[in-house]
Amino acid sequence: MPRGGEDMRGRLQQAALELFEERGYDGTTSAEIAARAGVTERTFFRHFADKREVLFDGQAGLVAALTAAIAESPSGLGALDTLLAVFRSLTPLIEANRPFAEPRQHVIAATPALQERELSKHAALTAALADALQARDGNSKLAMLAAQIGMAAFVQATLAWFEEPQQSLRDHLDETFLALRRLAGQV
Amino acid sequence: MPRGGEDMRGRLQQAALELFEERGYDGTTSAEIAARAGVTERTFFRHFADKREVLFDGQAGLVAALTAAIAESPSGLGALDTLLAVFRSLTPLIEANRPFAEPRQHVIAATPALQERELSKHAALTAALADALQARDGNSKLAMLAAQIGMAAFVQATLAWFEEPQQSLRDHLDETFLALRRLAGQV
DNA sequence: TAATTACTGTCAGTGACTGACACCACGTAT
DNA sequence: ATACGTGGTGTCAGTCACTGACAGTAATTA
Repeated sequence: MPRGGEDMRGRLQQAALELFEERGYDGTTSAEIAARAGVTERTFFRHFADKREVLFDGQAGLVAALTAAIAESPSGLGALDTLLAVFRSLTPLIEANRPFAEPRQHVIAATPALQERELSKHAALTAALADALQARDGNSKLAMLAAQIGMAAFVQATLAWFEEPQQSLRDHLDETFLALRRLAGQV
Repeated sequence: MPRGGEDMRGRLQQAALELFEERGYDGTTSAEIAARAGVTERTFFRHFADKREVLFDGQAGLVAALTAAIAESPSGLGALDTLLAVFRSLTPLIEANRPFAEPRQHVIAATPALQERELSKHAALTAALADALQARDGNSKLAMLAAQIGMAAFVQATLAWFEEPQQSLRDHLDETFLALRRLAGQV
């Protein structure tokens, strides 16, 4: 059962984010993060596989939600339409998470090591999407290609939304997918 | 001028690849790599920023060749057509490099840390392609999107070529780009 | 009350990576 | 020919990320 120290992971994440904003990622030791959360370094590494991972932990839920949405979506649509619909359905969740996501994004943008990890997480999510698509459509390579393209558009839309929050993430998504269609359609 | 120990970088890369194949990436220390190349660990880190980087060093030339090819390509074509043409023009170079690239790919496939670095390199290449495209076309976001899609197709084609070398890389590229057009065109 | 479970602390150790300094081979200027 | 600058290297000490092993402790359960 959860220990007296409630929500240790959350506390460590919060401590890490604060310190990264104050001193930068490289200027912060894992021991300092642990200390701010009131535990020892060893405990930090019991909760996170490595120092980078402390900023990448909400992903599991997102992956599950997305793949479930794909599995439940009507199978008549094309792969990209399916992805767009699924991404659109997730926008409320993502927009609600903005207060945490925005400072986090700043830290990542300033830290190459964290950018690497983010790419890795995106790749994992892409693979999960491809699996979900393939479970419906069949063709594995086509599913992977669709997932990669869809993720590229999704990420770009999210970045645009970070820069222009006055426009909804949904609108950014629609715009980006439209651009995508024009690009590949012009052939 | 270059030291008596000729082509130190190359020797270190060769030593690293051999050791990674024998004992795996995690089972190999940077000191061991240096020792096999006949130098000390410190020298290793003077040539490569970190242990991972030893397997990612031919990239600079590839990036330069690709961006130059984009700059020289006729501006009448669409972004994706340009990318396909440029990738096609690079196939001889890539196919000639297969003897080194294949074992390297095996090692990467077996090592998450190296996969992360590879994603990072792909992202850098994508950004360079986007810059080159944007220098011709203008629109920055559109160029980035096109570069990402093109890279996704290129990587997928390369992986397919690793698995089925009897078919030329050029053919794999054509196939993958065709699939790409079908995917996005079906909208 | 005893035993189990889930965490946490402590400690020692490995390995990646860095800064500082000395050395040495070579090319160049005088 | 001698003095000098330069670039690549060895040595050493040190920091920090991360791990394995063992002990302690609180809440849960038998």
